[in-house]
Amino acid sequence: MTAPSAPIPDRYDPGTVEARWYPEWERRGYFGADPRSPRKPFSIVIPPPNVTGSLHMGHALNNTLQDVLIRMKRMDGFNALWVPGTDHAGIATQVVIERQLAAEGKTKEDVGREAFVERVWRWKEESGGIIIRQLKRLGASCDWSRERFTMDAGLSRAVREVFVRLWEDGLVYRDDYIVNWCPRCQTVLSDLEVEREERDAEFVYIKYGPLTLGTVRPETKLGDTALAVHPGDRRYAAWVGQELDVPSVEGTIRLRVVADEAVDPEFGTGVVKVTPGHDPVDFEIGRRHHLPVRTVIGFDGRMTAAAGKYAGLDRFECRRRIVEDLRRLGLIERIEPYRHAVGVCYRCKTVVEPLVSKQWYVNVKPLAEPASAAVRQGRIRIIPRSWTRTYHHWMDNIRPWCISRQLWWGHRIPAWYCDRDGEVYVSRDDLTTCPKCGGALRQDTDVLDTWFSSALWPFSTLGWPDRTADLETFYPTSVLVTGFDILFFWVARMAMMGLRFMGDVPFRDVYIHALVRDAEGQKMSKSKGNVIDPLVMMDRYGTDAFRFTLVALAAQGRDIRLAEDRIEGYRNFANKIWNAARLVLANLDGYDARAAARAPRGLPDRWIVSRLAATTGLVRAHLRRYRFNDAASAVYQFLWHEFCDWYLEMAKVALYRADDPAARLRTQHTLVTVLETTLRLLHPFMPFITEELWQRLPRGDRAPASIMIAAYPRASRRQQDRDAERDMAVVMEVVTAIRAIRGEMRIAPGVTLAATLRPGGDHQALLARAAPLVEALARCRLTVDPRGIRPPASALAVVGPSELYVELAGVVDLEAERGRLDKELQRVAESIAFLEAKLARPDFTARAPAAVVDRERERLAAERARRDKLA
RNA sequence: AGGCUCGUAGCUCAGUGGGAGAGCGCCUCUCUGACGCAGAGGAGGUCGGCGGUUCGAAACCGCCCGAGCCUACCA
Repeated sequence: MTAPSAPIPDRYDPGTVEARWYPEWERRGYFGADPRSPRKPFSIVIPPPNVTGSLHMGHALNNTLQDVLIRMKRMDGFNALWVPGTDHAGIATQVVIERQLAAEGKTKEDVGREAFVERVWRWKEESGGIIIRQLKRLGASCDWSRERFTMDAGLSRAVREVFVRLWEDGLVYRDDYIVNWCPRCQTVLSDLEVEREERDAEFVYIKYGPLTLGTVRPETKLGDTALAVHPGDRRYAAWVGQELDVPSVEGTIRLRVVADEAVDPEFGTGVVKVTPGHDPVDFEIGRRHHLPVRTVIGFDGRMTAAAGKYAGLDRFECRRRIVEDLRRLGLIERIEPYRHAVGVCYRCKTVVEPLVSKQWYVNVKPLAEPASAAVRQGRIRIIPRSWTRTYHHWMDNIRPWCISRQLWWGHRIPAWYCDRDGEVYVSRDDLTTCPKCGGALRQDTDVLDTWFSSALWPFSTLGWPDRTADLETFYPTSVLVTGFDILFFWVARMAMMGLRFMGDVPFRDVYIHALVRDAEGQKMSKSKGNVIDPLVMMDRYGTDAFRFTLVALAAQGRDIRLAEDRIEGYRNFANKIWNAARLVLANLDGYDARAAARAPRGLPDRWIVSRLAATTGLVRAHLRRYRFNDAASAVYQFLWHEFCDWYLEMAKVALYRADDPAARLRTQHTLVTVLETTLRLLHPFMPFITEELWQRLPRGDRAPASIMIAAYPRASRRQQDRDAERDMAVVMEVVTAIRAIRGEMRIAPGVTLAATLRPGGDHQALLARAAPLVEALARCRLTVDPRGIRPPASALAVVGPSELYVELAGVVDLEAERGRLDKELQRVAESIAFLEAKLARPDFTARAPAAVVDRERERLAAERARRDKLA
């Protein structure tokens, strides 16, 4: 692509630039990685967004951070791979298609399983790629040739392989267990899929024969098979082991009293009714005491035949009826209002019903131990560290993972049942006839939890179970970038599966980023209507500004409150860069890189090169530590407040004066090289504008064709120039002093001031040389004179050992100058008092490090000198 | 109940042991030949409170107050 030669507009227009470059990068294959490359690998797998998803702020932040890392590493010479893909998202996707069917007046049962699944696939092919296009809009430099989907043939094979091996090792099993059942979604939910919600309820105290107990679920009374008390509870010790005849809503029932640690004697009356069929705790108590399970609520949320005259009633309706009936029978002692957390389905918020049913489980305990150890031993680093505690806490208390789901969309469980001999066969290949008796087999109708396939993502996407070159090169991946909300769902399980099946951790670093909230700190949600749409922001301010905002706000361990004016601020930053480049490009006539490199460098040149080297070092150091916000602000600060505010202003002096062609040439050279380097430094954060401007700058013949594949800047020690930084500090201080006088005396910017500088110490040569710079930047005529005396009507400023007099006669009256000097004197006096007091304390001089004491002594001396001059 | 995070300028937030910072907003000035999406200058803070450690604390420790999040089987 040739550099556009059209005149450059004075405002940066992101739209056209972004539309031009992304397809071009993709076309040239810059995103692709080669497993045979000799370069050091650096790999990231994307947290796969749901196929049904549309880009939200969480995605935007997550993928921007990954793109910053991958672009930086790619430029830095690594064999960088970013694997993209999407997740089939079981329930979420199935719901989308069910809604479509509902609109046609059909249910999934009407069309049948096969046709339904086919329809989901069709939908996926047609409209499942929205989020992928949106990621491209964000500039994500993923290797799209490696795009994966969790239900791809390859990944499905990996899922089966893992399932079968875990089965063979006895870690996958079926069990009758109490599960979280959503009566609306008609499926089991894992513990992680159950959310807690505070709800108001009634705490009903019911008489159970001679005992009384409180419950919030009177309807489960019909499923009671025992009463329980704490083993140490003296009040009830006599009853333990006895059988009680308890009058109830349907005659008298007989209940045993058991003693169990799970009962809290302090709560309620200290007596619990035990309903193993409808409560997880009761289920455990039941197992310990061999109590029968009685199921009185069905999968549809209605009372079963076992509920007798209540059969067919909705569970909540039944609750009301039972309370009525109990009251009529005089069995209710009292009712108290009670607020407590109930479990609800994470998708539809229906109250979850604990039910006993046969489900598939993974015994994750043996997998959790190595995964826990990997973090403890530092083979996986979690950043920020504070999350390791949470990780371990969960791992240490991990419970069996229920992996079967009663859905149609997902990886079907590879288990077959023979009705004739009652056997279960788990197999890598589809089975049709029983290997033993030759009878017909039917496959389990359930599918696997979506997170089962996600857990394999880091190696399944690279070709496992085959031993591929990709796996060899890119596993373990370098870093995983994700939000804390899926630390357990996903990160922990990947750690377990990776260690189990690859024998190594799936990633070396886990960077956990914050949640993006609105400006008020509220979680963004559709129902609250406070959602900021990333696509709208990108349209309005440009992708680069949007990305930079996210990065600049991404401080570790803290949620991001996103306010739109912040994005606007970085839009202005993009425009600033654009215009800085325009200035440079407009002044390159006669530029000859080779000749320019030989011209002697002036102070501003040495200074800005030194500052750039320092900035480069900072950005690299911050990125290495995942301090994204610090890295961003380092470039921002340099580019705007050092390069634009100071260097460009100084460059104009050399650029616009015809009397020193060598200086002009040299300045052109510094402008070009510093800007070019800074663009490379900034590219991972703002990929589009940097490419566009970089293409317009003059480059050598051997330069790469794109900034994307140019080298990431390195800080060289040779470029650091302490003398230049120190000298420039003096010049800047003089300029600032004159400007401050102008501002505080309210002298119009257009007035040229007359100033005299009496240099002290070693300032004379420096200031004599820098006088033209000062004159230009501070709009004054400057006389540097070692024997200069302060004119009668003048403002005084002290710069280190030097004195500065700005003549005010005829410009302004001197009243204000007195005030200004008084203020300055007062500040100096306070400073001296502070330092004197500090240095007078023997404990300080004796115990503080010598360097600190010396520094304070120097400060004091400097302040005293300043005071003497001012006085 | 346990765990975690946060409380710094009007707002959003940096700042993990040596005299309080940035961006936005606010005030004054500027139609200076890159940029008004700009430039120059300025006002504004007992760093939530109380103790402690230290020569020295916004930072480290304890308690309290306030905000939020995560985990959890008090029915």
